[in-house]
Amino acid sequence: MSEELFSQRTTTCGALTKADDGARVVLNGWVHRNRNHGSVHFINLRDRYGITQVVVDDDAPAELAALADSLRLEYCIAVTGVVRRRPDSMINAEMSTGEIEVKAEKIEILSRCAPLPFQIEETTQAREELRLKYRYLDLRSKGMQDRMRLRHDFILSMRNFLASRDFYEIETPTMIRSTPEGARDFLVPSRHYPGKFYALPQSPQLFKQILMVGGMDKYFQVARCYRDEDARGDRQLEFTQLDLEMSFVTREDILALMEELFVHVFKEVMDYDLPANFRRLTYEDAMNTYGSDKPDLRFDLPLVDFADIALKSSFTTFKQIAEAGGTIKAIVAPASEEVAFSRKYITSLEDAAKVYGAQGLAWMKVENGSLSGGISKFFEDQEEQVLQRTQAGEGDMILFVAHQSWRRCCASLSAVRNKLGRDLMLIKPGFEFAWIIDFPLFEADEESGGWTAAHHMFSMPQQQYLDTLESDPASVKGDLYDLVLNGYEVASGSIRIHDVELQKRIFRICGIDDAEAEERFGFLLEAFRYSPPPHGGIAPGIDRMVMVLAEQSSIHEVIAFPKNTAAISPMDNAPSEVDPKQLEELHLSVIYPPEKEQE
RNA sequence: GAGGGUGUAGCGAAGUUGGUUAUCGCGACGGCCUGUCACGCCGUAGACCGCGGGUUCGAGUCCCGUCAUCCUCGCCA
Repeated sequence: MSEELFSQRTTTCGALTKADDGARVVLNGWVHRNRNHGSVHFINLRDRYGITQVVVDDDAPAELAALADSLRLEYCIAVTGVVRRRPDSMINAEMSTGEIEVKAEKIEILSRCAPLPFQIEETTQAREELRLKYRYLDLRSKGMQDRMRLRHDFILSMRNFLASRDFYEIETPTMIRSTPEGARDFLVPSRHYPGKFYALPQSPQLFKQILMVGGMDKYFQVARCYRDEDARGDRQLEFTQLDLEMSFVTREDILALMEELFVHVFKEVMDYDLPANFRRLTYEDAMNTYGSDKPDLRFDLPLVDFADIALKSSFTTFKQIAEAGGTIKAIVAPASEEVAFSRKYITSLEDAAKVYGAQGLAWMKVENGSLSGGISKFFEDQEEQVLQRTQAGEGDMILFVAHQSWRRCCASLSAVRNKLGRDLMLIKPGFEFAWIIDFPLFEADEESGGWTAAHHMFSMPQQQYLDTLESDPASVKGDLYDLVLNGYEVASGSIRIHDVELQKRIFRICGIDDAEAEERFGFLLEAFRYSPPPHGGIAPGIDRMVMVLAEQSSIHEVIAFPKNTAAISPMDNAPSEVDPKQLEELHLSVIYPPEKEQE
């Protein structure tokens, strides 16, 4: 019935301008608003491109007027009519199409709409649960439409840039051998081979390295990755990365390429000028100065070391921790008009610190040029030194965390730093990128007492540590790099190992003997026997980056069909039970946990 | 595995030290309206206050349990 209408479709609701005055058009869209003034109707017709006002004039046939009256919100309709300029007094400067309107000659209802579970507005008010259940309605909102467009533009811009640099986009399989990299694998049972499973990739890591062996010296892929771990606001169990790998490169080549890429993309997509080179911090400096390996550099507020001063003070709590080799750091909260440093506020900062293991948050203030309150009385003899070290000024507050663990001390104060940044309105608008480099290659595994790869087992140790890998794993730094944006880790990469023997050494340090390495990663080791090129790569997280660009705090806002934090998709109700026949074919039977027994 | 927040009409919220009829805005439905554009005006319907139990003369409000959801720790490059 509507083929004729579709075939003569000439425009979209956002495209009309005064230049179209007099044109006969067909507009397809959804009824966004319907204002009935008795014998004149105004219908705001909406599609992906915008909104156009359709008018049913008082001279319209009764039939058309009645039809207009019967339209309900979100009906999908086709309007045939003539574009006309609005009289000057009726121009709506707020609308991109506000200079024109379409005088309707014919309206066809293409489909009706059931009662809406929530209203479709620029920013949907409904709680997320509902938005996800009726995602198709939520996607009609301007906010979601804008974010989907931003995501598209962002990915397209990256693709175009990389294509212009001779990269091939190559797909790698999503059903692979299980080679857990740290996270839990999602498994897919094999029908043909009872007891065997495919795994969904946590990243295309091994395949992209093998592509390098295959001579595909510049590869990228917009890759879906899967990790069966608990979700967070910036973490989903499936997510999308721009996976990238290059042969014959050093770290500098990768960093330079990424800087060029994002300078290009931010200009093209956001019209935002990034610096040609991003700031660099070593992991150790980032931790020591900001307490985090993903610091938000839109504000400064550095941490300072305090253990040496604490040792000389009369504050036994600090002295004991310092003497035992623990870490004591301080941060200065600058005097602010936003927040009074009340007991209550200090407690809220302390709560933020305690989440990351701090036992408490000590404090003192600078009043009339000297230290007062909190633990200041223990530092009477060190006053000058404290002021000098912290650079605290009049009205500022100095906050301290002491902890046996350097990491926990850093992490706790980082939480305080981030809260201060927000509360004291210190965060500058814009985008602050930074590279975090020189990560440790190994970290102690508390469970086994051995070592585990801090990043993954395929990263190259830095040259100067090659002789001391086994004797001193703790101090080995890798050719590893993270890209940080506004406090989020948005990319991570490394130069890879391409030498079988070196790779085996790393495996051994991580507790994987040669036999197990052969069993699990034999195909990689085999590939490395055939003249592998030196190579390295990186993988920017697309969801997180678009989230930051869209000024959102949850990646749900930039994913068309996200799962919730309980790993459920409220729209299609995944995961679901399956037909027993399916299980039978897959040679599976389900053992339910005792308290959740099914019928 | 753990901690915290939230749950009141279709949606978003208010609801005081426990008190009689649970408010408000939007939406829906009906009516009026010739220029609106978040149109306006008049009217109507719509709530097992997440669910279960308890305390009480009386519970949306207090207690216990439970479910859902969000945030976070652990976990996750």
